[in-house]
Amino acid sequence: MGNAGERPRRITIKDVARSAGVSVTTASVALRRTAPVKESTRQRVLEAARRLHYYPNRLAQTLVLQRSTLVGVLVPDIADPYFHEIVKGVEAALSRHGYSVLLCDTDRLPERQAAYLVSLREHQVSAIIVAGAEEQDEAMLRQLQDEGVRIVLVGRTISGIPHVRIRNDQAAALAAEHLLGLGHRRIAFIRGPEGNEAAVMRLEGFRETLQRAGTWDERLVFSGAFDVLSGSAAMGHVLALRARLRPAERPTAVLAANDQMAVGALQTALRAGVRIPDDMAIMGIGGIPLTAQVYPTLSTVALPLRGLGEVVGEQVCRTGEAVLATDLLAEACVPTSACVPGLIPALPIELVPRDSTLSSGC
Amino acid sequence: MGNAGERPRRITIKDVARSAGVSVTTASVALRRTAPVKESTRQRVLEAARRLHYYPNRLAQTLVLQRSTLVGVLVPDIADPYFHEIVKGVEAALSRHGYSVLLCDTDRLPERQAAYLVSLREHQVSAIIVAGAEEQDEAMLRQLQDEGVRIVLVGRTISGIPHVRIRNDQAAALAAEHLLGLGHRRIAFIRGPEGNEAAVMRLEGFRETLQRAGTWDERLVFSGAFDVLSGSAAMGHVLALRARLRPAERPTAVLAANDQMAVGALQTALRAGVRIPDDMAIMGIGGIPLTAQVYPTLSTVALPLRGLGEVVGEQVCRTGEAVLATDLLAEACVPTSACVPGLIPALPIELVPRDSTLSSGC
DNA sequence: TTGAAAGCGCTAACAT
DNA sequence: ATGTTAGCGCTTTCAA
Repeated sequence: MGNAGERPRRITIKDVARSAGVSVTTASVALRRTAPVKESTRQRVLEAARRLHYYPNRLAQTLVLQRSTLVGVLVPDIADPYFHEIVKGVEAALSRHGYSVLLCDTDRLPERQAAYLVSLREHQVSAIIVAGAEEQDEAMLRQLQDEGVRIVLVGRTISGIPHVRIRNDQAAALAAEHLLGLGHRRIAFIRGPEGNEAAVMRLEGFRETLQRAGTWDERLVFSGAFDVLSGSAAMGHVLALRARLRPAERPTAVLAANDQMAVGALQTALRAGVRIPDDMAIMGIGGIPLTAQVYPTLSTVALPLRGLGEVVGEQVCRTGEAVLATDLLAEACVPTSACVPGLIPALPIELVPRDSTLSSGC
Repeated sequence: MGNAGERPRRITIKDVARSAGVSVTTASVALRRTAPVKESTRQRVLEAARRLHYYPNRLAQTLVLQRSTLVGVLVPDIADPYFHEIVKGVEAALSRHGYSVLLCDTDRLPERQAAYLVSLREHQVSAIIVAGAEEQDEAMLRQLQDEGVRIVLVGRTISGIPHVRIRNDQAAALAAEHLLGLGHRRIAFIRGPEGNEAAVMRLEGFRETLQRAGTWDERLVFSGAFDVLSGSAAMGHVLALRARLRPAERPTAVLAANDQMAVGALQTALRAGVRIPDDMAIMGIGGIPLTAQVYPTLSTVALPLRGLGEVVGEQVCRTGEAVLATDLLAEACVPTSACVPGLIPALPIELVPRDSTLSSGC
């Protein structure tokens, strides 16, 4: 212990070559199987490498090969289940192909995002995966793209930049149908932030479904910010409205645009003495573990977040050296795969019924 | 749109030099302020760089400078609040110093951990931060260290490898004291996994505190695995035991070794019709948001996880080029800082009283 | 104050 | 089948 400072010199391919009694070229070729080498020499090289604990310097490789195995992943907040599921998917896919993730958690700070974008360029990442956020960074991203950096957007679109996303409208529709099927007619909706694409799409899906069922009432839409607290607050408003309305007009169910808000809503309801699901049903969208950890457990719509991440990761690897798949991906959606048949697999959006919608409605 | 394939050549320092009418050396020096340059030339270079959207190639820099700005962070599961808080802290600290995080989520798979360790070496990371996990990887980590890779353990110790950790025993003691102060005498404990250091330390802290209070009863310790489900199961056993015990011997409170298990315990209790906190108090350790999102909210002990991450991140940056701080850090603990006064700041472990222990005991 | 040259570790023509 | 040479983009002696 305490061999401070003496830091052993890194073993290079030169050492391996010398030790095996061959030239550096032969060593390189033997290691990478990039051209035929006499089997006996190959073994000598391999053995030398093993003996010396040699491992190639990827930086040097990247430099000369002009292709990197680093991929930048930009997220607003890795602590958010929505994003870490995506990141896990991306990472799983990338690591299968020998790529690595340069994690950039912006903490929703525009200045950190800008700094990270620069840093990623400098690190010569082979692509940048940008997840979520409604920052005003369009110009920056487009410029990066023009400069030759491959950008892929997840769950968000900017015209001209490749993206992959989930059919959020479908998810909301599925939730709405579930509640309608249970007999609910007056359904309140807690929406997500104004500028957020997913939030807008989910509201759309909900609205269309209710309109088709002839039970749409704009007054039952409450604003929220995708976090637990805003869900609590919104439920406060729902309850207040309910008290003012005639019994026949009172909402019997609440659909939150994401699980976090549903949890907040649940908490407020319980605190107010409302029995769930007997007095009121609550549903979320997302399918994060949290929905199974509260009591009563929350029904939700499971989104294939990890799958989404994997699809993106695979894409990024596949198009690694080939022509940029910009055009291919440009209008790609998960799970419709309408634009790129066979390329983007249809990912399942599933209903997860649980305690909070157990009653048969009212 | 669709400028597929034409991928613009990256701008190099050569381009900048040519455009500014100077040599590459001068350009480099002007950009990095590493030696005196005539101010007017410097401006010419800077302007050229700006005009060409030049950004230095960090890989090349790392190669020649022999020091990397990449740090590997190895976690069992980034979706676990415990780990993503640490990661966020690490990243915040690193990014302040211009370092970046190479994220390695092993998904608790030993083979992925091994693969990542190799990959990190190849990427010439300036250090590897290993968070958690009780895998049998000691040999591998020690070997890496011998080969000159700086390793720092978080929340875990291997003799001879630098580490930083939280005083988990204190955290558990604090929780126990809170419950004792509320009047509870019969306190059940749901412990973490056998091999886990934090789990062992928390049990220790709990045991010592109860022994000092003269209320220790080994039969009230139940096993768990740090996840919600095992917390649920353990609470099942607690309730079963309670039914068998004489009223005076029945536990009136349950302390779980982490928040996730406390949430599981809460759910089982509620499901069984036990009123919390009236019939029974429940506490967790960790201070993760989840404890505030359930109903009733759970009292817990907030651990300075993010702070811990930041401390580690700072350490890694500071000792970047200097002598390895192996000896310094070797016995460092957060928050005692007993071994390295002034080096490791004392991080606060705080009690967070909430609904689940609101009653004055029994 | 500036530039020419060497080299970080590696790979890929191009000989041999 | 193997070795020689050049060069990826950058920094840094060392001269001028």
